[in-house]
Amino acid sequence: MDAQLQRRYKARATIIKAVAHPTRLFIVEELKKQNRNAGELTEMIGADASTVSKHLSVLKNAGIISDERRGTTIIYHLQTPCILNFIGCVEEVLQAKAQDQMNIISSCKL
Amino acid sequence: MDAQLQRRYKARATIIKAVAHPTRLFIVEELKKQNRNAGELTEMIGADASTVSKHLSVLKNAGIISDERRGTTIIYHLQTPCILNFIGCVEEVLQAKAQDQMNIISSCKL
DNA sequence: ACTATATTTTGCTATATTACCAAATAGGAA
DNA sequence: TTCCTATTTGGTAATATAGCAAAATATAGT
Repeated sequence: MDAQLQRRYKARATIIKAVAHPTRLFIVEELKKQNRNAGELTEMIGADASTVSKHLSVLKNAGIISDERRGTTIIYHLQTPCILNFIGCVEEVLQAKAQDQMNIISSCKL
Repeated sequence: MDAQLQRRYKARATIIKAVAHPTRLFIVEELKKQNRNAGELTEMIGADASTVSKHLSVLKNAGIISDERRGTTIIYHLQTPCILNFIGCVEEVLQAKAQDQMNIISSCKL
């Protein structure tokens, strides 16, 4: 694997890593429904405001969301809705894992 | 956000995290093309065999790939090809970021 | 300028991830 | 059994991430 290709994979991984966290996943899904300001998101999530702010900055740096100051609050937008396209697949994986567990349990009757 | 929903987000994040690494991204893409054993992947990646093995186990635990012992080697399969559906979107994000950089540079002539 | 509100930044600590090396395990061949 | 090869496991050090609290910044209103 040459250096250039390696950088490409690293860049991709950085974007994916940005959504690979429960809170950030929630934020992205919520912003798909409607724009929200930092305070609203903080309240929904129920974590410290500084923590939520940091998650927002991770998503912003990745280019997934954008912010717009509106007076005293800052409104966040989902910049790239397609980033949620694979949630369906993620659910498939979870489903298959659950099925596997079921099969293991039901096939090994003690 | 109630506890059940939180667990759901955490489960999803775990799956996504499994592909949020350059090496693991490479593995998944390579396995989409064809099945490979651990040795082949290790050589392509150029890291320590134990390192690659650990990456493979992360993907396996997530349910994204599966393994099959074949004599002395272990062949890996991509279990859930749809997991790569969002690469197109990731590339869009990268493209948009690059464009932003260009715009900043060309609009601020010194 | 002073106060109040919204948000981010900084400092700190705890936890998690990653990579390499060495040692253990599994299977096939001599 | 012994040897050889393929792969995984365990240990460890370096680095990255997450979350809270305190301090800093920005804006609007008085």
